[in-house]
Amino acid sequence: MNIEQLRDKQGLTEVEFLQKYDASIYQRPSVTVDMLIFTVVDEEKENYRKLSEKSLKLLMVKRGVHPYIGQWALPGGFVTENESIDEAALRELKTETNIDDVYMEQLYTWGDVNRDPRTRVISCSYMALVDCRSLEVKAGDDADDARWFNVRYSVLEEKKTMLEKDLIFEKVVKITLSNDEDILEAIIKVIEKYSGKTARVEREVIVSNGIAFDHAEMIQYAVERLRNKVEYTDIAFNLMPELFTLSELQQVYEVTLGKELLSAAFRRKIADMVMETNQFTKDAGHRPAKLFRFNPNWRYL
Amino acid sequence: MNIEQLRDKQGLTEVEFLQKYDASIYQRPSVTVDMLIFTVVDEEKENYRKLSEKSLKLLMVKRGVHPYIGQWALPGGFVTENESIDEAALRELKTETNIDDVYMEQLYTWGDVNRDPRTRVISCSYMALVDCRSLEVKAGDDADDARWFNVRYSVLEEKKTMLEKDLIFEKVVKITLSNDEDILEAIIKVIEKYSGKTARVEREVIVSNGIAFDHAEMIQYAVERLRNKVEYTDIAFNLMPELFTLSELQQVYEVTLGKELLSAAFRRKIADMVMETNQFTKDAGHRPAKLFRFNPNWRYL
DNA sequence: CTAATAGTGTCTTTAAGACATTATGTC
DNA sequence: GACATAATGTCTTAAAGACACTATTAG
Repeated sequence: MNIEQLRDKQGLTEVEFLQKYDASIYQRPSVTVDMLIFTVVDEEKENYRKLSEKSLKLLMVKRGVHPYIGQWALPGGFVTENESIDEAALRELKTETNIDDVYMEQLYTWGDVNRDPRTRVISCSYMALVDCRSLEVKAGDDADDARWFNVRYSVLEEKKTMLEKDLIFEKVVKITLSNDEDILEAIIKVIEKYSGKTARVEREVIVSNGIAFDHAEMIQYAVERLRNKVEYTDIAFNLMPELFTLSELQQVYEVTLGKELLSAAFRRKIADMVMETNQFTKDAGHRPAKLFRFNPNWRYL
Repeated sequence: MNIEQLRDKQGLTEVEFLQKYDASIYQRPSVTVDMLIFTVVDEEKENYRKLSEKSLKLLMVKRGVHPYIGQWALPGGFVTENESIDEAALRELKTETNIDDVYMEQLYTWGDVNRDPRTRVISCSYMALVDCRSLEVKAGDDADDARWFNVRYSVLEEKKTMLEKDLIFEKVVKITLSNDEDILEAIIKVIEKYSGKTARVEREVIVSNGIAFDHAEMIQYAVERLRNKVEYTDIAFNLMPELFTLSELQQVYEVTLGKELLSAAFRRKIADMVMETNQFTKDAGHRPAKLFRFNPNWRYL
């Protein structure tokens, strides 16, 4: 029997059913996207011979309206009727950074009932990685009050509790966002509970100083995802310019992973992911370094 | 200045603003959860001396209403006003399987504009892993028309295309869901496009035979996530009963990963994740095997 | 020569793949 | 003894950690 002719208990075909369907009878939440836009920039050099240090930055927007007026939030906005969630995320990315050639991935959807005091809002978070050299000098002089914040992420405490049937891991994480004008700080307890077969992760915000909504949790989640992915994939190259030295690449790995790496091992690890050029850095105050580019032939070998 | 006293451009405090906020002015999508409930069960023994083979099963529900009437869909439902998305997922899990002590994790949120012909519906997919021995004999004799389907997942084709600036990976995957009564089949092309810095994954449904909505894509995504997680974490133990032999555990790894493993290497890999008991299997028609249980002290060492 | 970074060599450790070998039960 | 699975041993390969060493520039 033809699918188009199947009838339901009311005797309707699919076409007839859809014509009668009243979408308004259910209470619907609002759906938004929130963007975690990361970049890595060079800090001032201490000394003309030294390499400049790099730091991980996250874009935040100062709220000019209630709720959380005056606090900082992730850039984002509503998913409108005629766009997919991905399209909404791309649109937000474009309006904030004015670039669209960007690495982006969906992270997690946040749906606690009271996460927004206005009304029920479900938010889908996305991570984007941009090369700072392709950014216009937007955030900083802009009506929007978007600013880049230095991201520091540190684990304050780790605890493992074994009860009779339960196993509980607690991790207290401190996130510090800073720039010349503001310092925001969040302390989040991440609780993994294993009781019986149940495994569940809960987050508890202990301090969220100047960070709006549940965005501190989103940042915590995103930094962990970023670290995981930098370790196992090639996403770090999205933070690099076309040409780079291996030391610069290593610095980007170090600042995203939050730990120092040994250069011999690092070079072995990324050897197949880069192609050498015949260009070198100049005027460095020390031995020039060969410039490399990403090897697009490498993908998860 | 006290946060409670901050006023916006209309001169309202946060409390005043929230009292006036009209949530109904934006068009809102419906939000649903869709559950990918996996289990592993023993198939018939070929021969009294042989071990029974295991197979991976997924729970599907036959649709009795439009749209896609008569086709099979993932169990799921609307996220209601007073529950978080996680709570909605747990509720669906409980109604389908009647157990709540289950491993569950959020997978991905699907938000294409026309993914549901009724109205704009955004769906958050969750994966749950259940031990078949803790399941009631629900699906099978139940008004709901829920059934377990055998899951087969095979990669039909892999292609890598290098254009000037673009790199495209295409993978064609065939998913076959089968049980005594039905065979459902989906063929999905997964396209990863890397152009410039942009990396984007698209899925194209080539065949979706008897599978409703975009659920074939959800299944494809979930199987890949399941495989990844089985390889690197301990989630496979959620598919095991309290006591098990190492061969049974290996079978569960093999059936979820879709490949055979060498037992020596497998035993080394999982050695720290299990604790031996002093019990053995009996009447096996061959050498008895020691029974093990999960070692809760092991977590991502 | 010195400061500073670039880049290589190699020994060790660890994990995984391949495959052979031994062990132990039922029929 | 035959069958089937259980369990271990060991050789090889590959990746990663540790750390010492050499190379090259500006000043």
